[in-house]
Amino acid sequence: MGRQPCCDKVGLKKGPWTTDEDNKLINFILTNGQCCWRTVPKLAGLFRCGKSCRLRWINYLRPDLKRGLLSEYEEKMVIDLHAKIGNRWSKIASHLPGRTDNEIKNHWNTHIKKKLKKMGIDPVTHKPLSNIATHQTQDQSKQQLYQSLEKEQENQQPVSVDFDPIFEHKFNQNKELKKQETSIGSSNITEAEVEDNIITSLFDTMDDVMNGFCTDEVPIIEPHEILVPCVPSSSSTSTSSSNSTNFLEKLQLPDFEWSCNYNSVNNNNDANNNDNMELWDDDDDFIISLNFLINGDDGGDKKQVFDAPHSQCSKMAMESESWAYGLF
DNA sequence: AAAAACTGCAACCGCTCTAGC
DNA sequence: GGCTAGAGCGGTTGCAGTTTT
Repeated sequence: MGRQPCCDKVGLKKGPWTTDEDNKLINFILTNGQCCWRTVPKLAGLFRCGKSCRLRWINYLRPDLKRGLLSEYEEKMVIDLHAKIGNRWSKIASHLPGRTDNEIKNHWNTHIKKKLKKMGIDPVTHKPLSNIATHQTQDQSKQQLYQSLEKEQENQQPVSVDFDPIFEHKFNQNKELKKQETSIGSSNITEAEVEDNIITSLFDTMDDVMNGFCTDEVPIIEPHEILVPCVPSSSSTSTSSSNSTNFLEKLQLPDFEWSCNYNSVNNNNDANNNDNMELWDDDDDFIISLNFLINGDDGGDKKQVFDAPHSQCSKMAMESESWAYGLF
């Protein structure tokens, strides 16, 4: 009865992934989609635990990931969400497109935590460290946090736009609204739902403010990095973690048959410039688009540089849900 | 120049929740 | 309803790269 164990752990490889393993995993998932993770390593020819494959894909190989440091606004978003919901990294990550829970968690532990401590704010309670016992309100400490952050930003970046008053104001408005709705409305609404609504509102606010993605977003597949050699090379033993930013240069996808209908994609890009989701409506669109990114317009010159503006690059930051469930 | 200390991030571990048997 | 595995999540570790001594 029951199911088979996830993996027998005997003879399974651990540690950093090689580019060869990455290629196998990407190749497998792009051709077969995300099915049962337990079967992925076996079918993909990997000596890894399915769990490990899943993590590698979600945290690193997914094409919709943004790379690079979190922007100031993403950082503020993380701080604010953390103040509301604590260490629920996946929840926080779900409101930051292209960011993974692991990435946010790491960023929190390595950067934000220190920053907050430096400012005299307890990263756990979000209250001033020296004044925890007092009755200072959370709003006051938050205000202090934002002021400190802004001050720091001013020092680092002379040109910055201050969105906080709008951000905070709208957030508080939404919070009040949700409170009222909850108290006036039925008692069927759970605390989690209210929390979700608040967070969603917060994200809407963020969206309003930023009008899309932040400007420093960097897609994992940078167009100029996409080079698909036709000749198979010997398997690399270098770890992907050390030279990971360029691993796609070595990526081979020998099993693909790329269609070359890039023009339609290009038109699609223009037509739906403000709609990231529609671009990836179905498998064909995705494959075509990936083909475009990799092969360029004629499909022949595989080293053609795709010199796309950032707005087009952001198309790569497609809805994560569509990747996870919808596309395949 | 070499060693030590520090930093940041990818990956692993172990737990919980959910769903199949 | 109980047992088990899959999936997901948060905490922790290990290691490569960087900075300091």
